[in-house]
Amino acid sequence: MFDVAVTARMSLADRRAQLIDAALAVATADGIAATTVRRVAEQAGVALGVVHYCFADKDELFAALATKIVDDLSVAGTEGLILDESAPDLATALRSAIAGLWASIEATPNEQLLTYEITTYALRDRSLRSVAIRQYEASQAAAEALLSLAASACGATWLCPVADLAAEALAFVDGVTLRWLVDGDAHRAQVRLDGFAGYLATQVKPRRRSAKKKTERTSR
Amino acid sequence: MFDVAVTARMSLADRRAQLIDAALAVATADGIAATTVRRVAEQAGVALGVVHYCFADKDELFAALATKIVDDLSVAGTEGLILDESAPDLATALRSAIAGLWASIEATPNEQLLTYEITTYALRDRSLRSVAIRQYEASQAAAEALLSLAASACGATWLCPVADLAAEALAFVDGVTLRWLVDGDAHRAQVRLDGFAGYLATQVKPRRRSAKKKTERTSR
DNA sequence: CTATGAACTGGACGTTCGTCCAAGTCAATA
DNA sequence: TATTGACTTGGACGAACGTCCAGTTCATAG
Repeated sequence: MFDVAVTARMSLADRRAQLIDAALAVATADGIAATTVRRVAEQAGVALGVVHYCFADKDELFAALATKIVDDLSVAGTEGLILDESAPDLATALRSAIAGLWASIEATPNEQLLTYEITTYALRDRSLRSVAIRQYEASQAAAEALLSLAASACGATWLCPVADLAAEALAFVDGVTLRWLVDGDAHRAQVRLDGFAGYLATQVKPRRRSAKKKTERTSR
Repeated sequence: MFDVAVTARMSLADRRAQLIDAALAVATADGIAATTVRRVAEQAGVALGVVHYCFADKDELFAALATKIVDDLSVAGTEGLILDESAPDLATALRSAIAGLWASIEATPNEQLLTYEITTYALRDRSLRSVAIRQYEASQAAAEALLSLAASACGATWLCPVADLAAEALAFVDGVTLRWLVDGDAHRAQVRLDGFAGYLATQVKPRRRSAKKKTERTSR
């Protein structure tokens, strides 16, 4: 969990990192509202004063926490979105990629909930708005990279800008995840995402450049 | 704003309604975290004790607030989703319906944000989980009703269960709305919703029952 | 008109919050 | 080794919170 020693006396930077990890643990378990300075200190096993020695404000701690979450999300987005290069066609490749994405989502419901909490929290606090924007930009970039890679691996090109498709995919995943958190029906969520992958596969011009005729395959 | 008189001495039921309205006003303006008992009392122009005279707990007030929000949302969903019966085809009808929905969303960003806050709040509080579920059930029912009506008005039938399409539409609208709250780009949100309406229109078997062949139109 | 009880008032209580600080501790430097 | 400064401690502070209650007001039933 911690890549720094939990013993006493550590550098400011290390202590900061530990406190952010502690804040993340508390926020993931019980939500942002329950993430108080005292609980963070308790979780980290340090005195209360240490937190304000490392962070000027609670706001500064929260900003660091939000940044950490966004960074982790960005890493998970670029590492987690694995593309099966040996897939027979684009639809299959997209389906397996989205299935992998969903697996990582389904395994961490509390983290997903925390992400929505951070977003709404940032939207209420003007000084944190940039964090929320960075969150979406990182996800957007990861999604675009995956879609571009998937298409080129199958020798196809997208019919409309990848940015649009990526944004649509992100919105859909966001909505499906939130609903899953409410109703707890993982199977339905999986089916919906799979269906969307099928839809995405229809938004491509396969192989060689042909005439401007529309494509004809629709799934589902 | 208030359909009850703001004068002193009102019945318990009326006072409850007024306090819920006041809580809604505070929560909409400054978020759930800022919605304290004192601010609600101040907003309603009553003494602090009145709130606990009308509600046993703050939890009870919040439960009533959440229920009110869900009910309002349900009403907006069934009244706001107007279908243009004179539309030439299904795609046009769906586009205008979703455009109308978006208009009501764009006009009330704070209310939308509050909806997400209520959802995450309810997900952290087990006793409010049923409220979140009701919220989605109401939206689901409204979306299903619209889709069924739209198809039958155009003499067409959906290729897959309306429940699935409605759920997909809700997830997409949810995701697009949340992203719009972050980046503030209403135009892009509108374009994405319009594109989704086009996609929906491809999920239909037009007019008469034909052979089991797939449909061929794709938009965008 | 009187009495009754629902509606309301103002203030108090204990808790928890974020913030702050004077003093203590220890590793590194001179 | 002596000293300096970064790091830590435990407790204190005021503010805001949810909760509670004894007393007051007032419409209404008898």
